[in-house]
Amino acid sequence: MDKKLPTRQENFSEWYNQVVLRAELADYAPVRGCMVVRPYGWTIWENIQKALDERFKATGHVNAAFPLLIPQSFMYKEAEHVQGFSPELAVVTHGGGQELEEPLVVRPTSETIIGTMYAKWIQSYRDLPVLINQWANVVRWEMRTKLFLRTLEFYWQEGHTAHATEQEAIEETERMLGIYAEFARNMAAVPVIPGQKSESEKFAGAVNTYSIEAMMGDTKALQSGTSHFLGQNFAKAFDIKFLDENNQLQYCWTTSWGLSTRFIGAIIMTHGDDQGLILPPRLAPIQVVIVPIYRSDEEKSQVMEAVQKAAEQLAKFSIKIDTREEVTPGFKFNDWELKGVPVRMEIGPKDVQKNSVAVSRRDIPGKAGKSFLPMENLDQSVGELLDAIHNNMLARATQFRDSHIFEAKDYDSFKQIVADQGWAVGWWSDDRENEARIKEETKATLRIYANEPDIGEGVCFYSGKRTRKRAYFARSY
RNA sequence: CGGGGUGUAGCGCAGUCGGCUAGCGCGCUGCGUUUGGGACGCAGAGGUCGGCGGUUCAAGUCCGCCCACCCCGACCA
Repeated sequence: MDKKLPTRQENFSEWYNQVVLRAELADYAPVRGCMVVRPYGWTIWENIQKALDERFKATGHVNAAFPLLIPQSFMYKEAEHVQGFSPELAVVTHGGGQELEEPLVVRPTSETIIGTMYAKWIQSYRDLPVLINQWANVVRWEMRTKLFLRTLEFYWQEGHTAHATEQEAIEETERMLGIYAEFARNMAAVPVIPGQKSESEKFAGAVNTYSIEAMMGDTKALQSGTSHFLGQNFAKAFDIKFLDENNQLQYCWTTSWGLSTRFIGAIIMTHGDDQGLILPPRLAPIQVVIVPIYRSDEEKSQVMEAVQKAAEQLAKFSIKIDTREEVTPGFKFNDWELKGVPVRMEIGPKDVQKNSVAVSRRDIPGKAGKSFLPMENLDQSVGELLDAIHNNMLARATQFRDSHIFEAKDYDSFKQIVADQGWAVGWWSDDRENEARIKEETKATLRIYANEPDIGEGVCFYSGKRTRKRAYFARSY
């Protein structure tokens, strides 16, 4: 195998595949389109879970688990839902050696089964709101797959809530979108733009879909988390009703929202460089790797003593001491860079003498990112360094994104932008057929409507009509 | 599902006109020397050549069928 990765410039897609495989985040499974998430990748997911879960709990949500198998008929109860999902369902027709009376689908998402249960559990306005989340795997039979970004099976969380009023449900939808955006920025250093999806891009069965959109290193967009206002569509289809204060029978208002292992793909493609991964410090499985440097046995014992002292000080961080004897320090440097560890700490005889350690930050390669920290208060200085890395990664990704978004004045400039410059934003008269035509002609899709404060009025870049709406368009994953 | 590509050791590949014991690099195991940016030497282990069938004295190599995976398109978190 080649020592070097393909560069992002020459082949971004191949760079991505190689990084995922070589950094041991995931591997191809024996079944087409399925992946094995390896321990290093799964630890990132666990850290994502932890960060999101505490945010969900802090906003009143609780976790539960609903079954993997859903009666096929459930999928048909909501007209749009079945239309959207039926092409990608995996269906179980046999069980225990016998053909089933009714086939079961492997959940592609859980609105239908959770709706069925909510109908059973909700009687009164006193039962509301119901705020349940589940961490689960789902299956969608996709044509074309790519590790983390689109696999037949993936892992996610799906929140499902039921409310007494429309307003409350809309607020919930927006609250969770906000949590995703905050999480993306503050934990993953991934700057995202939250906004509303167009009619043709929304979730099958939703009234409105919102998403957080992130720009990848090749300027393509990635929908990185979604939040749906479902109105009363599922309440009506599944008979989720309650008696209000006036003894009137009413349908609930429901929402659902999800973020998946796809987000790991967002982290990879937002931050990575030609050396490999660059992991955001707050989600990295290993925040600091310590590489001891020595020649003789005497040096080794001195160095290892200092390594232990440093490790004790850094107990509150996730650290790894690379004690491998069979590879050289130089090899280790490259290895941990590929794996994206935010801080590398070298401790050698010179450092022991000076009572300090040498640190290199992954976000700034080479000499520029190297410095020496005294042993005293090492925990504090490393903490500050990790924060500085996070801030730099976020700033850099934001700067990259903002310098690749351009105003589309007319269709010619639009085509130019989405072909090779990045995202286009512009006045948009919101015509479904025009949107389809643009997708056909340029491969760019309407990502979200712009969510700007004072929008005013302008001329649609495509139709020339006057409009109050603005929208982002981009090629996407 | 359409187009393209690839299946030979764990990984990446070579294998000429069908011919003798199927090779190379990386990785792996053991020993020794090394170690502050991808170390080196010596000795080893490791193969139903994707599968099935056919042609032939002889098939990794030729023919047919099948399977799998990857890449590019139509669908999608």
